[in-house]
Amino acid sequence: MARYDAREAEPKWQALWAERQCFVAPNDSPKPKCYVLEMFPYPSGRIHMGHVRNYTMGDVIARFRRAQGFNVLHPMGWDAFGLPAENAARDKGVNPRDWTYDNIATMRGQLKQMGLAIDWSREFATCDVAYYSQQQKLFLDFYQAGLVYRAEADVNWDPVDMTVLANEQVIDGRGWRSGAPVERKKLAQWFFRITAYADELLEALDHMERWPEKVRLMQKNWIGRSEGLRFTFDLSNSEKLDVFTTRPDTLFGASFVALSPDHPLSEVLAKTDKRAAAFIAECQRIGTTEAAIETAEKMGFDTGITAAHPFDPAWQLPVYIANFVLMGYGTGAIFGCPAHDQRDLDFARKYKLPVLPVVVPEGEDPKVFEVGAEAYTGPGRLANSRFLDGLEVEAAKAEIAGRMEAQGKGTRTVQYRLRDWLVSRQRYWGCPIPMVHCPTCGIVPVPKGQLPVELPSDVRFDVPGNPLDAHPTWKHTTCPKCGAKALRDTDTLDTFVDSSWYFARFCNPKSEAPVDADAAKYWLPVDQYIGGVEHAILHLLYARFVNRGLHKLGYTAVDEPFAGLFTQGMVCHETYKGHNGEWIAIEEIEKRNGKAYFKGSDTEVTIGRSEAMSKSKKNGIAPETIIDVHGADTIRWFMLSDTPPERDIEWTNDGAEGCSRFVQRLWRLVDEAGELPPPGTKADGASELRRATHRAIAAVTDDLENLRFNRGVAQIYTLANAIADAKDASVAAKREALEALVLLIGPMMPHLAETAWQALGRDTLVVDTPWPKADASLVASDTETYAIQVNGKLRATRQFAKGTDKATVEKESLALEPVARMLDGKPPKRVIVVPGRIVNIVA
RNA sequence: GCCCCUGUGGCGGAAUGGUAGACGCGGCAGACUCAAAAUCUGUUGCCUUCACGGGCGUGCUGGUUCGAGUCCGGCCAGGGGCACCA
Repeated sequence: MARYDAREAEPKWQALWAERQCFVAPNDSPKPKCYVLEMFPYPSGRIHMGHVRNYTMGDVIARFRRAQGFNVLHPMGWDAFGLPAENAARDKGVNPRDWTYDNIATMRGQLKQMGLAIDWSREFATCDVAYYSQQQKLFLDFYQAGLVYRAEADVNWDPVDMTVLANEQVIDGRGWRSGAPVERKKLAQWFFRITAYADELLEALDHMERWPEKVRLMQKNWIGRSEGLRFTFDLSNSEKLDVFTTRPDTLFGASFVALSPDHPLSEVLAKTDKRAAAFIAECQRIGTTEAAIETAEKMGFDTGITAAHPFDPAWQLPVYIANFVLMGYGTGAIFGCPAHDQRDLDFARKYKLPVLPVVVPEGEDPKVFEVGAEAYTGPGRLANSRFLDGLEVEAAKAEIAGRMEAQGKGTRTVQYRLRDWLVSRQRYWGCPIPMVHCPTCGIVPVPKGQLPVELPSDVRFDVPGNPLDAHPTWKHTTCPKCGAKALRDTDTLDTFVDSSWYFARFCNPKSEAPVDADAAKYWLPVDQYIGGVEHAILHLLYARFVNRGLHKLGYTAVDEPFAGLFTQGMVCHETYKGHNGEWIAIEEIEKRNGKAYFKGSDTEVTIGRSEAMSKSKKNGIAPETIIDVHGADTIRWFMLSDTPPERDIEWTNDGAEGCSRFVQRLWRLVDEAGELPPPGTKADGASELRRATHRAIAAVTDDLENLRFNRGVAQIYTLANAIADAKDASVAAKREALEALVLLIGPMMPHLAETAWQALGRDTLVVDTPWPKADASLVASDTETYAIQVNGKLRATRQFAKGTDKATVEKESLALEPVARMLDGKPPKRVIVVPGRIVNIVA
């Protein structure tokens, strides 16, 4: 009897799998394909528990599908561009490229220690010239297809990271990475025309059944479709003003018109009106951060201009510039109907504008119905609205929209909240945008033959600003069109561009084209994608959009890149705080009697709630410390046990110890099994052990199919218990049970499985062994246990032979002592017999 | 403010409308040991009873049903997303 030594066994199997190229996926195979992908990591330095959880889940699916006979693609790469490399360069004086590739080498080694079934021959990093030069080609393709454009716009400027950000990357008015309040700047930048696909991206969500409902809903809200009417006001200064509304039915309740401070007309007015200019400046000073919006009052400036009501030219509405009107949505101008919109009501009360209700709830008298502090937004009938009077809201919308369209005053339109994706970044460590600015020709794409536009390696980080722009020579080039002196675009692409098509590149990472269309046609869509829910909008929306572009360009054959998505929960741990509220690292404390103290002292430390492991909270456990002591199988088993995969899991020492003990227990089960018949011996009969074996096979298969890893784990414990308890089972049944057990743990604890398989006398590999099949006749039992209830309360249980007729079940149930006692001699009012399940006697 | 999700033992969590608490962690008792670790056996929702047994239990509250953790209505608590989007 020997302990199972994971440290000895694990590297051995890993080397053998690699040597036999077990996980190298051919691009042609008679088997059905299965593409399993986990969101690729940013090479920050070392892997963390979140990676371990993510990659363990993906690995289980990949190995399970492989055992089921699929040609499985399970690749790995590196999302390797990004700001941390530049920060390291600035803080430590290293080269971003060296820093990144060093990290990749470290993390690759750590991932290999986990024993992942990955096709390493397809590995790449997005900072490889070979990758980003292909991305530059794609950028030019998208440009040609009209999916990329340059425009001057109000953009989000992160003053700490010194770059602009996309809307999706501004969280609560702050930069997603730096946390600094973003500022607004007017800059010419590159955009991806994601809005061109707004309707498609929205519509497709309804059919993405293997995506979490939550993620689909978040994307739906982010895209934000609303139907309404766009129409034009004639202004007293003989200008025209377009507005958008979703409530055209309330037009006769209008009492003002409002422009965004950023509206072109506001800017025109500011030129001649000092007070208007001052008001606009004031709005801009307050800014658009969350805090500012929370507290900012509705403010307006009466321009003195008036707008003629579309259905009554004599009815003139005052035109204000108002701080709550956003330039980025609709037309940047609205009409205000205070009675039925809260913001309009707040504004009207402040500036003493009329509040005329035009929608009256059922049962209210239109003559007396009034709106107080709250706008009425519910259903009702129109009043005070001329030709709309008496109509319900939806009918009124249709009527007024129809009249406007017939008279050429307006059109029904659909507005989206989604904005185009700003992809320019004023940073160094990213994919250079392959564009040239020529004084005479304007913007000229770099011809594909001149790609790649390579990043220089001699850049300085000790001066603020864009390092590429500051480089002495890099940006100076000649115009590809006229040959005159010209400047390169010194911005790089948002790193989310890099991760928006890597899944397609994995299909053939050596391809001369960005995406090998044949390979992509074979592999895509990804059958199972796994990653954190924090990417619900950003990465997952961008990738869906880019894939639609790829499809349009003929690179891919599918609309949606990820057929199945699974969002796993985070890995959490208790937190500890000292007296000053500072975070205390796990290594600095020790626990005694449920309390925490500084190591070797009596100074108590406050135990805080469990939170996602993070550097800042100092509550992270380094995976390698667990792997070094217990082995990869233990940490993998922990990640799969107990907690459902979509929920946050709490890392505990006791739990890890328990997993390690189970590894040993499984090993002993095999090692101390005693004499077994030779491999291939068939078991027969229907012993308890055989039933337990086949029930486990059926249950674990079902659980893995549905990504219920925690339940699969529980089934495996149950089978292990059954084997341990089956002292007098036949040796053939024992062999069958042990072999099933080993194959079932194969995807989860692959190293232990191989070792145990060998110990059972097998000379093949578990990774080459088909998934076991459950014998249906053994899964079902030949007796049925009925729960016998009286008035819905359990009083007894009783076994009946399978298929016993209802009358017999009823008769014998009534005769049971506890039932008879409850009935107390009286006949039952009613007896319900559910075959195979339950008898309920109503007394 | 709007939208969504989640509430089950000491803990993580099981449970096609049909025996609530599978499985694991932890606890308790015992075996082995000079002792400890490891391992093994038993036990472990709460109340009541010497015992047999009985009662109560899935956030609260009402309903549907022979039967509700599960379905429906109304609350409460925690978490998440969006947020001046016209």
